[in-house]
This record gives sequence, C-alpha cells and structure tokens, in this order.
Amino acid sequence: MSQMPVNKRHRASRDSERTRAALLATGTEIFAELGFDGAKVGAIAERAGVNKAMINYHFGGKQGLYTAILETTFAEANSALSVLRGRAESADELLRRFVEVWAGIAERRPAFPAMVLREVLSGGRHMDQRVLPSFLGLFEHVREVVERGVREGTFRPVNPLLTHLALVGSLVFFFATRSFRERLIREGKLPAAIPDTAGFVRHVQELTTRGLAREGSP
Amino acid sequence: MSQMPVNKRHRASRDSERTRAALLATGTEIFAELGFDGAKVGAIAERAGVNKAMINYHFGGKQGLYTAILETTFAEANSALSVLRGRAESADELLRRFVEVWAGIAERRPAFPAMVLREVLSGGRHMDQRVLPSFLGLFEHVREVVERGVREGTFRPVNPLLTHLALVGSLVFFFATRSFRERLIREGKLPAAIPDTAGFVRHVQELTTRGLAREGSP
DNA sequence: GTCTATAGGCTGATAGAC
DNA sequence: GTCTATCAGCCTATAGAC
Repeated sequence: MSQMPVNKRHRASRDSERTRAALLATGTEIFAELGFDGAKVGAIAERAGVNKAMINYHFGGKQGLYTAILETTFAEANSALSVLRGRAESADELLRRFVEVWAGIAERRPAFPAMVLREVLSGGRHMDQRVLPSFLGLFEHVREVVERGVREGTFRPVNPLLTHLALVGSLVFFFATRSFRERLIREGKLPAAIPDTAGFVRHVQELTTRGLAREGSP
Repeated sequence: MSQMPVNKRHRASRDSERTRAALLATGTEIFAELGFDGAKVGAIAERAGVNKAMINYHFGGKQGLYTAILETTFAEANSALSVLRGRAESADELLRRFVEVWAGIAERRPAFPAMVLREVLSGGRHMDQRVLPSFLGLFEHVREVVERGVREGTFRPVNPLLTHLALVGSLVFFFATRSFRERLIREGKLPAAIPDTAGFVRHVQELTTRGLAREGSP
C-alpha cells in the first residue's frame, strides 16, 4: 500500500500534512455525497486543490484514501460516544444523552451518518478489515444502556439489538437525508416546515424513553 | 429515449416481454445492492441472461432502466400502503398496521428499502422527475394517521414529519441493513441472535404506540 | 513531495447483420 | 427483437522529471 510516507510521517513537512489533511477532508465530503463508486479521485483532488497523483502517493490509491477516512470518522464518533461509558446517571437519562451526543457528532461531521449508511447498505464491500472493530464499536453503546435499564427494571424487557436498530435507524435516517429533505421543502415539493435538530432530538428522546418505560415507571 | 417499444408494447411478443421483465427484475437486485454507479449494465444483462444491447433497446440506456425500476418499485409500495387509507380503525391501530404493511413490502421486495435509502442519500441525483410524486407519496401515509391521532387526542401533540422520519427511519434501516447484519452475526463478529422480522415489527409497534400515547390514553 | 503526461482497463452506447 | 463487434470516453494508477 502506502510505502514511505506512513513510516516517516513524523518527518513530514508542513505542506505534506496540509496535502494529506485536504485530501481527507474533501474525500470525506465527496465519498459521503456520492459513495465509493460515484466519487472520482480527479474530483476529490481538484476540490482539495491538490494534485491527483498525491492520492496515490499519500494513501496508496482511492481505496486507501477511503479506508483512512472511514478509520478517522468512526474512531472520532466512538470517542465522542465514549463519554457516556460508565456514568452514574439512570439508563433513561443515559439514553437521552446518547441521542444528544449522536446529534452533536452528526452536526460537526455531516458525513458521518451517510458513511455509516453507505457501508451497511453495501454490506461493507469497501470496508477494510481494520475498520470493522471501530465500526462494530458504534453499536455497543445502546446495548449496554438498554441491558442495564432492563436489569434495573426501569425499562420493559426489550431486546437490546432491536432497540439499537430502531434508535440508530431513526438518527441516521434523519441526518443522512437532511440535505435532500430540506431541498424538497425549500422548493415547495414537500409541504412542511424544515425541522430543526433540537426538535428532532427531543422527539426521539421522548419517543424512546416513553416507549421503553416499564408501566408505572415514569 | 426508448423509441418504438414503449408505444407498441401491447404488440410486443412474449419473448420481448420476458426480456423486459428479466432486466427489470435483475436490475432491481443489482441497483439495490451496488447503487447506480456501482451497478454495471454488463453485469445486469449477464445475470438476466439477456444481451447487453437490450437495455438500450428497451429502456434507452442505463438511466432509463433505473427510472423504470424506481417507478415500478415505488408505485407498488404506494399501492400496498394505500389499503390503510380511509380506514375506520383507531390511529393507534392504523399505525400498527402501517408497520406490518411496510414489513410485508420489504419482505416481498427486498430491494425496496435499499432503493429508498440510496435515493435520499444521493439527494435524488438519479431520480427522474416523473418518479418524484410516487416517491413523495410514500411519506404521506404516516402524516395522515398521526394528524388524526393528535386531533382525536389519543396521541400527544407530536410533529407528524418528525414522527414519520423516526418511524420510517427505523424500518428502512432494519430492512436495508439486514443482509450485512446477518452475515456479521453468522460469522460471529456481532455477538447477538439474528432478529426475526416479526419480533422487530412488534418492537417498533410497541415503541411507537407507547411513545406517542397521550398520558392516560391506553 | 509535487507535477505532467500517459498508459491501460473498463464502461455505456451504437452500428449493422440477421 | 436480438446479437456481435466495436468505438469513444472516462477513470485510476504509474513513470519519470523536477
């Protein structure tokens, strides 16, 4: 794959780092927008203001750039979600926080929900082995909280995986479809008001905590 | 676009219809699996057991085939969901039925959830003008029911669009990610049991109806 | 590290025989 | 309607100068 630069990145010049960073940032945008096959390395290089050949030099090719981007994106999301780990709050409260943190990630990194969705849709076709752990890590946060809530009796005895799929499905769908939805609304094709993130967060929080609550647990 | 065949389809031979049908069926599979850019017309023709040139003859090209597939897929889903329109059941019960009908569509047409997701992800980049109405139609069913439930006081005063996004997001995510999830579980990489559709349907039904219920309504 | 130029492969579409 | 043969364009990757 990438031969020299990976091993001597500590010696890399300031310009070199700038080139790498520009390719990572622009590549994230374009891969999220168009998918692996739709994204063209020429377009990435051009928008990044960098020579096309630099993708091969720094990342060993299109696939290498994509892998580097997935690693960065998923690792960052995992790290953001980890602030909830081992906290003392109630399972109910932790689930509310989870939704907020997730929304925060999606706001800061708009490409993240789309990348997740594209990967699961294509069955991980372009996902390197090394990325799988941090990808799967994304799906442990809900499970832990739900298991605790069920054990402590504040939640109904729900299946953690189903809970996770329903919750994350809502989140990922809301954020990944945002630009399309807002365009349709702006063009008058979808008769509704553009929903704001805070409102959606509250909606999902209420829906989830009420939906999971054991009767007589409010 | 497609010159003759569209106008004289009523005169088409049996073989011609078989060719068209094979391309539609196989194209649906492959487009859902790989997306518009990932799908190659050569692969579609080969798996369909049909000559590559037939895609251009019958559909005017790759884009034409894709448009025909979207039309068919969305129209069928809309028609299946329409059985719920104007029914006498409670809003609560209608929402439960909605989830069941949606799951039924996804079981019969596994490509449907993926096609919806790929389209919203790419901002409708490959969606023909003519398909937009039937696409938007997909998003009216929940709205009607929720508005009624809120009006009648069985639901909390929730935003119909947010409710729709959360509910359909859960559904589409569950079904579109199914094969990937099941593969990961089978390979032992995701420690969980493969969830069955019926269980997911019940989970979402409970989550939604409890989550939307006005306090002291059940 | 960065650039230009180009090789080499693949893809979608068409021409024309049957 | 269907098939074969083929073309033109695009896209990734590399060789080699600086």
